Parts: sequence; structure tokens; C-alpha cells
Amino acid sequence: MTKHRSDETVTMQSVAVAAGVSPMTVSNTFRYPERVQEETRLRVLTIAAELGYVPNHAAGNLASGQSRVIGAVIPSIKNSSFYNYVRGMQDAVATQGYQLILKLADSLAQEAAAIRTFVGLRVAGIALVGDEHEQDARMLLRKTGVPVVESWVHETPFDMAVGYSTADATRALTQLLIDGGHRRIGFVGYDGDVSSRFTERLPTFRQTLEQAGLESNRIVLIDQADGFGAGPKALQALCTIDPDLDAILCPTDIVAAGVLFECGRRSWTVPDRLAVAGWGDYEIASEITPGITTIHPHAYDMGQQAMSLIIDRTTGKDQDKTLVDTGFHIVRRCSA
Amino acid sequence: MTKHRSDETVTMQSVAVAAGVSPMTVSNTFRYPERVQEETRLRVLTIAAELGYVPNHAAGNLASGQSRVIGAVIPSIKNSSFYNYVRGMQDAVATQGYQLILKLADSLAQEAAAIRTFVGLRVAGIALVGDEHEQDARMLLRKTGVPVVESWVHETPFDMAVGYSTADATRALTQLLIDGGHRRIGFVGYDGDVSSRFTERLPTFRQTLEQAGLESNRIVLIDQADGFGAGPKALQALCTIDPDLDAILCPTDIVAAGVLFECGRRSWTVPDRLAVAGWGDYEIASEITPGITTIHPHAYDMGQQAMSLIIDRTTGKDQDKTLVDTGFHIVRRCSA
DNA sequence: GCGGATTATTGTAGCGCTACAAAACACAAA
DNA sequence: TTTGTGTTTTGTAGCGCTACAATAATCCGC
Repeated sequence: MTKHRSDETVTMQSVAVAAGVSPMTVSNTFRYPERVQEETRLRVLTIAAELGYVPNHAAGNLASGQSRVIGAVIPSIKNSSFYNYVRGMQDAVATQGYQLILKLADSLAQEAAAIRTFVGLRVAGIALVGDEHEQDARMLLRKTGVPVVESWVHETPFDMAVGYSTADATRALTQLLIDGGHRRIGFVGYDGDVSSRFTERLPTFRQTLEQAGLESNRIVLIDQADGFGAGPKALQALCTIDPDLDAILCPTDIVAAGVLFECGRRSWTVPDRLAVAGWGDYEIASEITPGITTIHPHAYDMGQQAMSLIIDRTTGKDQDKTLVDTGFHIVRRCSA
Repeated sequence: MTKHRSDETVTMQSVAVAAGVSPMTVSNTFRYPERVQEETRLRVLTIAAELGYVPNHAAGNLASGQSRVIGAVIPSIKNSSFYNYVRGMQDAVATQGYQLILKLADSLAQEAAAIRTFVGLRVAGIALVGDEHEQDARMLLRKTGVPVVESWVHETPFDMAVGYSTADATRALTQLLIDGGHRRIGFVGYDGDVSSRFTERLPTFRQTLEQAGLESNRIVLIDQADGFGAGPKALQALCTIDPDLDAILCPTDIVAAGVLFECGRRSWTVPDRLAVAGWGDYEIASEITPGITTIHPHAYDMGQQAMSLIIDRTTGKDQDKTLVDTGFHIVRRCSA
């Protein structure tokens, strides 16, 4: 007894027979169309379409050792922060004939699992967010040598990286509050197992304040999972430290929006009673009243560049490009 | 010259040699651990870990014709609406040893492309959102026979489906507004290429109003891509039809939040001047003031059930289960 | 009309893994 | 010791595709 699958399976072989050519010609039609004469190519494509043939990526991957699928690990889709990033990635791979697949990971352990899956799939490259990864995952990536690009990372990449300087952005935003005449500025950060793109902000915040001769003790750390709800909590905690707090720097626009909601409940005017700064330029930042002053991180660009780095690496050009700075800009709205 | 890849590639063969067993024993260790004696299994696992071996999914897929990867197509990650859905899917597959990969698709064409990719990958099953798909994609799915589950779909599934009754939910929400004493109720819908889970609502809305002896002409259609910004636009348009509008039914909580922002700008009190109802129970619905009265769709459940349907199908049990109703409930907050 | 260069097509030999059946082994009963 | 039963391990033969080299077909100038 043979091991043939259901005879209805459409394989390259069956397309080849139906089109009266060899399997290799079918293969070339899909992978290197220019190698096949137009007439032949059209015939093959027609037959393939009729039969509903879809090349078996697993077999192709196995035979060639190559893949046109890139895997990206995304921390969360809870908020819109990664929307533009993913859109940039999708658009970039689409124009190059690659495919993007996503895995969500809320923790480093989940990220490591996602990386294992992608490695098992033998993807062409892996895009990660941030520069903190499990040791096992790092070793696996090193050993297999898959191209890896980290996003939201600005220096000393594991392999390649694309991002902007969190420190520069923090400094600019803090300075903006100082220049606005605020003196009692509070900082909201995340605690727990959190990416360095958040933890890096606090030292810069402190330093900027101290250089301006201001106190930098108005600091509170909250749980990353809280979303909007973190705003009221953080404001409450900061008011315990200083009831006369006059400005607040939030880790995301979502937290900032939460703070604005709470200001509404307290009948505090923004920015007169309290100036509020966010981060990320989420959609809500421009829609809420007052609009949130925030950091716009060029996430779409980041996604595009991340994919370009991987694709250029696999196609052999720009082997040495390893770090791309996509910059940021401050969006000045009414909240600060 | 042979076609061997870099000799550093860790294959099942190399693990087998290092562990002093046959390749099949290594294979069994990973796929059917209970078939291998504990001592042998441990030795193989240790060696595999040392070598950093990750089974080549492509090869396994090719040889067995089976896959433990399930593909899901998500319309968008712009808002949090699919967060719980994806979380439910992830949690469900994790406990069964499967893997979930995602593709984003903002249009039917992109969905079709995503389906092609998944079919090319020979995934174990495909999860889609909604019941509208390109004809080519439908044919491809039929021909290949992959298990397909549609979510947010309540009847006549393509293959399997999990969802809740949009009509029931619309009726309940509309009735709530009527019972609240509102008589001049407006409806905001989406126009253009939009899933039936939105378009189905309008007829039910109309019917419910007419049964209560009310006018049902306060209707406006907006662009789905607008997000928060759609709220102000829709309110503006409805006020042109009826300046004394006293309630509004929004397609999502995002639009409802946009309406609330606009009410704030106009100094309209909610719900006295205008009652606002949303849909989806997004995070913002509970955090904004006033809280948004909305439909909670049990998305987490939906995700879990969707994966269960696929996994049960591939493992051969519950072949006949084809439609799961996960229900909904109304979350009553202050906005209506 | 013919060598030589170019273009188009085709066998061959695996890629790394698994289904299946056969074989080896362990151990209790006869 | 032999037989039978159950458990553990191992060859064999592909899965569907592609790299590579070889062959076949076509074209050009002289």
C-alpha cells in the first residue's frame, strides 16, 4: 500500500501533466516567471487556476531552504499603538512578494514561544518589539542565524534594529512642560516586567528636571495592563505626593486619556490646572477634548524599515545596514 | 556536489546520532512522548535542548500532511474590538498544543490573499471574521477542504461558525432606548464594503421602532475607517435631519465615544439631552464619563469556541457541531 | 547552411520528517 | 526452555517541491 494522499490533492505534478510540461516548468512559472516563455507560462497559470492549485509552501521551503514568510511578534493588540507599525510591515512585504504573519505575546515567555514557532516554520526573518528577550530565545536565534530585527530599539541591537531615541523624546517632552511654565511635574511609569522602551524614560525625566533645577520626586509606577483605568489611579497616587501637581507625563496616550477623564470628573481645567502629556499619538489623542500633546513615533515607517532590513538581508544587499533611526516628533495639542 | 545545507543545521538525524537512537525515536519523542520509554525520552530531550534543535515544521507538515498551526484572519487591530477574540483563540490553542498565527486584512481582497497564504502553509484550520468572502477564496476553501470557522456569524455558516444574533442585540438595545422614554432615536451605520454584522442592524432597528409606533427616518451612514472622528460627523448629520434628536445608536463604542466628546464640546448633557448607545464593550466604554451603555459580545468565548471547533474537527470528534451561539448581554451604564 | 551563442525546458537527487509495518526486546505462563 | 503477549525501537518509502546540471530548441551572423 502506498502512502499517497487523497488523489484529489492538486500538486505541482498534476498541474504539469494537465499542462503538458514538466514539473520544473510549473515551478519556474511561479518562482521565476521570466525564465518561462510567455505562452507556456500563461498555459500553466490557466491550468493551475482551473485546478485551484496553491503551491505547498512546506514542500518548497523544505526543498529550497528559503521562505517568503516573515514572522512578527507583537506585544498586544489591546490598543492601537501597533496598528501603524503592523500596517507599515504589511505594506512593505506586499510590494516585495513576501508574506507577513503575526503572533501576539504579552510576556517574554510568550515571545519566546512565538519565536520557537517561527523558527519551526523556518521563516525568512523575525521582527520583535523591544530589546529584552529570554536567554533561550536569544540562543536559539543566534544558533539558527535567522535575520532578526528589533523595533522601538535605538542602540546595540541583537542583530538589526529600527527605532528612535526614547531618551531624546523624553527630554524634548519634559522640556516642553518646563518651558510651559510648569514646575511640579509628575511622571507615570510602568512597573513589573516591562520593556526598556518604557523604563529608559524615568532617568532622562529626572535628569531633565534636575538640570532645570526642579524636584523630580513626583513619580508613580502603575500596572501596564490597566489601560484607561491607570489614569485615575496614577493621578490619585501623584496627588498624594503633591496635591499641587501641575503637569503629568504619561506612558501612553491611553493613560493620558484616563487622566483627562478623571480631570473631567474633578472639574479640573486642562492645561491650566494640570497639563497632560501622552506618548504614541494614538487616535484618541487627536479626538478627545482637549487634544493630547504627545510623541509621534513614526510607527508606520518603523514597520516598513523593519521589513526592508530583513528582506535586504535575505536577498544579499545592504548586508551591513543594521540600525535605522526613524526619529519622532512632538505633536503639540491643547493638553500641554 | 551534494545539495547538503550548511553542516551546522541541526536535524532530527543529528539529534538521533548524538542520542544513539534512530530518527524515528526522536520523532516519537516529540509527537507521541508516551510511545517512548521515559529514560530514552529524557535523553533525547536533553540532547535536543543542548543542540538547540527545533523540529522543522515544513518537513513534518509535508511528511504527515498534518499541521498544528491554525491561521486566523483579523479585519483590523486598529481598535480593541478583536483583542478579547484573539486572546480567547490564543488561550484555547495553547492548551491543545496548537499554534495560532494571524494575518490582518482590511478588505475582502486582502482576506482572500491571507487565505491563500494560509492554504499555502497547509494550516490545520482557518478562522475568519464575518460571512462575506471573495468567491475565489470560497472556492479555494471548498476545494482544499480545510476546516473553516466564521466568527461573529450566527447562521448559515460556510463551514462552521460561532457568534451571536446581531438582530436580537439590536432589538434589545433599541428597545432599551424606547423604554427609557426616548422617541427621536437616530441610527449610525457604516456604508461601503462592510460586513453583514453591521448591515444587518438597520432593518432590525427600523422594525423595532415601527413596532413601537415611532419614526425610523433618523439614519446616517458613515465611513468605517473614521474611528472616533466619525462621532462628531454622524451627530452633525443626524442633527440636520432632526435638531431635537434625543438618542443615538452607534455602530461601535469608538463612535459612541466620539459622540460623547462632541457632546462635551456642545455642552450637551448625556443622557438627558442625548442618550448614547454603543456596541462592543470596548475598554473606553467603561472608562469614559459617562460610561457607555453597550452590547458585550463575549468575544473571548467566541475565540475559544472557534478554535475548539477547528481542533475538534481535525481530531475527529464532534464532526457535526457546526454552529455555536455565544450570546451577548447588554451592559447598562450612564450614557443611556 | 552552419558553428556558436542564447533561451527554454527537463531529469535527477535530495530537503527533513513521518506512516506503517516489521523487528527486537522484556517478561510471564506453560 | 518455549511460547505468547505486550512494549519499545527501527527500516523503508515517500510527502511536494526546488537546485543544479544537462539537454533541447531557437536565433544570429556570415
